[in-house]
Amino acid sequence: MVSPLWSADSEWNAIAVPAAELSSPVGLNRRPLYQDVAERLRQQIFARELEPGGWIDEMKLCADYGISRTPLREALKVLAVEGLVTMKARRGAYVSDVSRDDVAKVYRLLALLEADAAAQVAADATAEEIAQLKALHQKLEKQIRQREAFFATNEAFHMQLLAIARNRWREQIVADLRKVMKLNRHHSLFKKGRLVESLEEHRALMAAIEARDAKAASRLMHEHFANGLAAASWLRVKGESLGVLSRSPGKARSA
Amino acid sequence: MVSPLWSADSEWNAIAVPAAELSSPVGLNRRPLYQDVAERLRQQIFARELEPGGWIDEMKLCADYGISRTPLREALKVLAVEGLVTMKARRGAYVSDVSRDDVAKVYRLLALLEADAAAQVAADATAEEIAQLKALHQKLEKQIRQREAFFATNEAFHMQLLAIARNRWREQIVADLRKVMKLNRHHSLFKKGRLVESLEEHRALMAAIEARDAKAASRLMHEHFANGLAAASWLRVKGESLGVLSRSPGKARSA
DNA sequence: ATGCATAATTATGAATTCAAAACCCACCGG
DNA sequence: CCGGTGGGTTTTGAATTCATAATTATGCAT
Repeated sequence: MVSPLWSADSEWNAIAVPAAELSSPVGLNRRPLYQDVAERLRQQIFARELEPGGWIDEMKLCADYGISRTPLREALKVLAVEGLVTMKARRGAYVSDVSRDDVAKVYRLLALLEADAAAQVAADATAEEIAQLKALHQKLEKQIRQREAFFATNEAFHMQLLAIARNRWREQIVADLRKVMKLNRHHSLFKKGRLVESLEEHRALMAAIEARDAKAASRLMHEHFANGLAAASWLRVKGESLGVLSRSPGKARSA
Repeated sequence: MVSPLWSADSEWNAIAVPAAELSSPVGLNRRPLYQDVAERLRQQIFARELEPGGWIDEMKLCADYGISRTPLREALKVLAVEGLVTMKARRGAYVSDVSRDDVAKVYRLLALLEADAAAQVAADATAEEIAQLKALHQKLEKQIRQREAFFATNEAFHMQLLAIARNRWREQIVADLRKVMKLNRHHSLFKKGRLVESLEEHRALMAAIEARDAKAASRLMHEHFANGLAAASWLRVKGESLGVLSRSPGKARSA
């Protein structure tokens, strides 16, 4: 994400540029360049086109994007606060590297925050809101075969739940933490069976919410994350450091 | 704050400059200017020298600080991600302002996160770490008369607890949320009696931690925040229940 | 005088330029 | 043979310049 008010991510992924040059619909509606650049950088980082731990070559990226260093550097600073990038004084920016241990810690926070949100939704959401959520869940049920689509809808479900819980700081924090998770390849590499399991957990969660059972919703969400983490532990290496650069967290916004 | 690795806040508040010009010890050790600028901006915002909701005049600040717009604008973008500042496209930066409702929501998150940290500390911290924490608590006991010092030590205690709980994302998030709280003047304006109450709660929390009672530690921290919020409700706007916090699902899990 | 169109001013967004630190590598001395 | 030293290159950090959108002010017509 970027920031609450001026968020409105969108459209980078949608635009298909040859290999360089940022969209310049010219004139109208334009939003600051550094936001587009930040979004594009995120995409490249998640896609591993910029390798974790690797140095980020400003000049090269400027050439690739066809822009000057100013907006690029602004974007890098934004990503640094988000934790996707690490700044080293006088030696530039590096793609953050997230250790396995970090993944566990982030899962813990996600569980905490999302479980709380689930409880709040079960307790306070309107019937309409719950219906919207259910619609997303049902979409998920149908996409069990398509990995990519499943992941996307899964995230949409979680973010929608957060949105309904109405706490923009929590929303922001969770969004940031989820971005950090995407840095770690192991995260999305669950084994085959995990998708089915995950779906079952969603089903149970959805039921608890519909039943207005806040406590159960919270517990089920906690379990959902606990299971996710367990599944992500594809290969349990003990001490493993691997974290060349690891580092920071996210923020919050305001009105 | 800014970012974990290259954090090292410090020293702005300490430097007493006439009215302009940033420190330039020249040459050695320097860290990027925008970080100093970001820190100074935070100070000015917290001190209400820049009023909440107000427009931030880049030119004027550049003149005040004796720098160019580039590092100032970089700093503003950092603060925007942190939530202290809001960017409006093509019309500059504004100091964020935090509604009373926002305060309640942030308290809720702080309660969740810090309660979890407290539980983890009770369960896993070493004797030495707990001793350090206790030292801070005892310092707090002695400072009950000095408001300013009390606030400072109070924050130090909370942050130390977080540090011991060893989850840098949580640390970062809490630090950011606490910064947002500082935007709202009502936060620190508790009434006289609150300090004593707060101290008592700390005492109970400390006891639970020493007793290695994770569940109690979590519960006490939740209550600590619930009470803090209640006290911060200097002026109870109409119906508003704000019982939001009281019924949060008290998670206390450990591993 | 009031309201709208248009010109002048101001501030933002981005590119470019400039200064200085870090890096690289060859060379030199032990 | 190795480590340190010096110069040249690269890259970062920050100031400055340039272009354009937004705001304010001005003038004209009704």
